Parts: sequence; C-alpha cells; structure tokens
Amino acid sequence: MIDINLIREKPDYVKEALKKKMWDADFTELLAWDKSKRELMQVVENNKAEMNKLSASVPAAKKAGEDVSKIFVKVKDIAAKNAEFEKELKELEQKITDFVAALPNIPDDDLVGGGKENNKVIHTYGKKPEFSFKIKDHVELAESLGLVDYERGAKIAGRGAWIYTNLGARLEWALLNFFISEHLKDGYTFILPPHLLNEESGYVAGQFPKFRQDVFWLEGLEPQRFLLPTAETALVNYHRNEIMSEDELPKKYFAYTPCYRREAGSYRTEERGMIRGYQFDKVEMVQYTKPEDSDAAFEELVRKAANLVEKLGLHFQISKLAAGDISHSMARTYDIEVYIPSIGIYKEVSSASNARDYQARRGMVRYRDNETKKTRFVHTLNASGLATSRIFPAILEQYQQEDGSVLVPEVLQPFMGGIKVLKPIK
RNA sequence: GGAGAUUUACCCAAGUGGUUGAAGGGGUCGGUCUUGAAAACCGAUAGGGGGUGCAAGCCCCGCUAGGGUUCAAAUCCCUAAAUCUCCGCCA
Repeated sequence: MIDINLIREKPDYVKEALKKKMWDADFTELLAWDKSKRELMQVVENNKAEMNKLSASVPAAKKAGEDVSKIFVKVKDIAAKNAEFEKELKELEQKITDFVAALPNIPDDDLVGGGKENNKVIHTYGKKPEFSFKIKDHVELAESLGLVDYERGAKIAGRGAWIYTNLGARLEWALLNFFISEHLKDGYTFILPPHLLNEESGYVAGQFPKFRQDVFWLEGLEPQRFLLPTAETALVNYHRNEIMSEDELPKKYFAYTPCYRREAGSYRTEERGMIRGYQFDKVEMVQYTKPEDSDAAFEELVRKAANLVEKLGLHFQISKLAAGDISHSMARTYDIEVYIPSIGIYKEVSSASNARDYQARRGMVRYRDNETKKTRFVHTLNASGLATSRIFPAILEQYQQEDGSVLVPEVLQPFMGGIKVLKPIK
C-alpha cells in the first residue's frame, strides 16, 4: 500500500512513477475524497466530543437533583445528526482505502519504465555450454533416465502435473536439501508454514485483490482459504500486526513449500514439461529489515540466489527488471535466469524483490525505533532460493553427456548418497 | 461434528452500566543503601491509530474483532475469530 500522505504531498511524483509501471493513475478524485474525509472527520469528532461531555455531566447533575432528561434529549439530537455524517465518512474512507489498496507499489527511481522488453541483463555467469552432439531436451532426458513420469502424472492428476520417480525424486529432494543447508549456513531461520492461508494473508502480500483469480480456492472451509502461490505469502504475514524491537531486525527466514498456481492457459510448446505446472517446489527467502537496510539486504538476497545457481555449476544470467515487468507489490526486482539449451533461452529460477514498506503497511508490520521510540514500518524483501522447476531441467540439459547420461552436480552428490551420474534406463 | 470455559495494557490479574487513561502484582528503567551485587526502600514507566495546530496542546477511536442497546459500556445483547477442556469421529 502506498502511503496516502505521499500521494497527498506529491501526487505528480507518484503519478509519474506509476507510469513506469504502465499504470495510469488519476488522483484528482482521490484527493477530493481525502479532503472531504478530513473535513467531515472534524465535524463528526467535534460532535462526539460534545456528546461525551454531556453524558459525563449526568452523574453530577443527578446528584444535584437536576432534571437530566434535557441532557438526554440534547445528546440524542446531536447523535441523530451525526449518524448521517458518520455514514458518509465511512463510505468515503472505504472508497479511499479501496482506491489506494489497488495501486501497485512505486518502482525505484533508477528503474527504466516499460515491460519485459526493457529488462536488462546485468551479469552473466559461466559460459553457454557447447555440445559436440545432438542434445536432448529435459523431457526426453527425464523420461529416458526414469526421473519423471509425465504420463502417470496426467493419469492421476490431469494436465499440468508430473511425478518425480526414484532418482528423479531424489534429485529434486537433493536440490531442496542443498538449498536448505546453504540458507542455514547463512543464519536464516527455517520455517515450514501451512499451505492453506486465509484471505488476509493474500491481501497483505499484495496478491489480492488483483490476483484473487490466480490462486486455488478451497471449498468446505470457513472462512475460505487458498493454496499459497509462494511461501512468500506465508512468510511476509508471519509478523503481521506485530511491533518488533529494533534489535530484532533484520529477521531472515526461508521456507520450503510447494507453490500452487493456476497459470491460466499459459502453456506454450517451448514450455512443455516441468517448466510450468499447477504445482512446483520452491524454497523462498524473506527478510524484514529497517528501511535504511533494505538495499543491502536486497543485494544479499540476489547474491545468495546467484550463489546457489553458481555452486550448481550452471550457466545463468541476472536481469534487472523494467518497472512494468516487476510484480504489483514490488519496488524493485532482479531475476536470476538459468540457461535451457534445448530452447536456447534463459528461464527464471529466482526472483529477488524489495517491497519496501508496501506489504508492511498492509500488514501493519512495524518496529520500534530505539532512539525516537516511535514505530516505523519495516521493509520486506523476498527472493526464491530457489525454485526447482527450472533448475531441474537446466541440470539435465546442461549436464547431459553424449551417451545420454547426466552428471550430478558435485554439490548435490552428498545429498544423493554419492551418486555421480544418472544413467539411461531405456 | 457436539458441549462448556476463556480473551483486559510487556506478563499475570481486578473490574457487571457513570470522572476507568482502567485497581493490584510482576517486569523494565532510574535512584537510595552497598566495596560490588542481592535484598529492602523510593521514584518513574501503560499501548496503538487518527484529526487539528508553528508549537504547547486540544479532540476522536482504543479492554480479541465487527455490529447493536443506552444520555452513558471493559461491563448488557448479537455475530465472528482465537485459545483451553470434555465428548464423538478419524488419517
């Protein structure tokens, strides 16, 4: 949520900034609402003060034997008038909240505007692998190595589902274990959150109201719950409505969860296999920081995610996203994209973002400043570390050998009982 | 699924309609005493949001949340949530 004070003070600045997100905002109506809201508020509050005063005088008047019924009438009279104003005020407040809550986050000043086409690769790691033989794609490899069963996946679950089998399951789990062990080494706290969350959590993360239709809602539970689309949703809500002490910050968490997404109709042939499904595994990192520390935390998260891919020995790049390509709640995002040889393009395996105080405002996540003793909103940041659904194919494709086998990245071997190579079973 | 109980400030807890901005503890902070500490004693400390104002201040809302009754509610009524206990069911 954008600070309404900022809109009040610098509407043109906010308007211009949101334009970079390809969001055309018109604040004239909002500012008018805001003005009348505050005027109404004064009237309503003054009336309340009057009523309070009158009511408080009743006991004394009674004691003095005065006729108090006149006071009652007077108060009722004010109350009747006030009721109308209050109703109007409530409506105004609702309109303002709805309007502001729908606004996306303000992108950082240094971002270029526009969409995907303006993303900029800022780092490239390793070299494009070269093959002296005809390469296979990950679907072919996963099948021939017996790692993934797509057919039975479709049989038992339908489209957009696959089954990790045997060594495939172990490779998947090894990846997760590898990520987990690295985050633990870095002092992050391990969280296993529930996968079913309430509506408020989606709102605070900034996914709702805009993306209510992009998640899976469950029947049969009141109040309704949805399957989390990313562990970020759970993690940024962990400290919702809390006031932390300054000394507790930064808070560093990571969580493993499957991520459930509708991905409505977004299949393209080049994306067959496990690049896109209704469910994928991801380890997610989240930090809560003081505002002045969030830039450094952002760098840390990007570096951590990059380190994981690097340790896996994969060729990848980091892109700084243009304002229009970063998600609704975020002020800044870098994507880490791993190279998929069969399609010759780079696919996102991690997205590192700084939400600044956008989520914290929605969730009232604050800390008390040691010096001023005042509460301030924290900054929240998140980064995948990592999603396996693209790393898994990238490993298969980048590590494939001429004989159809695939080498296991060294860092994963300890998590796979020392297996160094995956051999074709057919 | 059924029945009951609970929900007050950092923690425990009093409070069943009227100066309750909320008793009493504990804690925390400061002090006295002490070589230092403990103990004892003295003092301070009650959250959060908002309006207005240059400011001091004034005002509104705050006793889980949301409604309601009333001139007046922590106190009465309704709804919801969470916690606990018991019963049932069950992977």
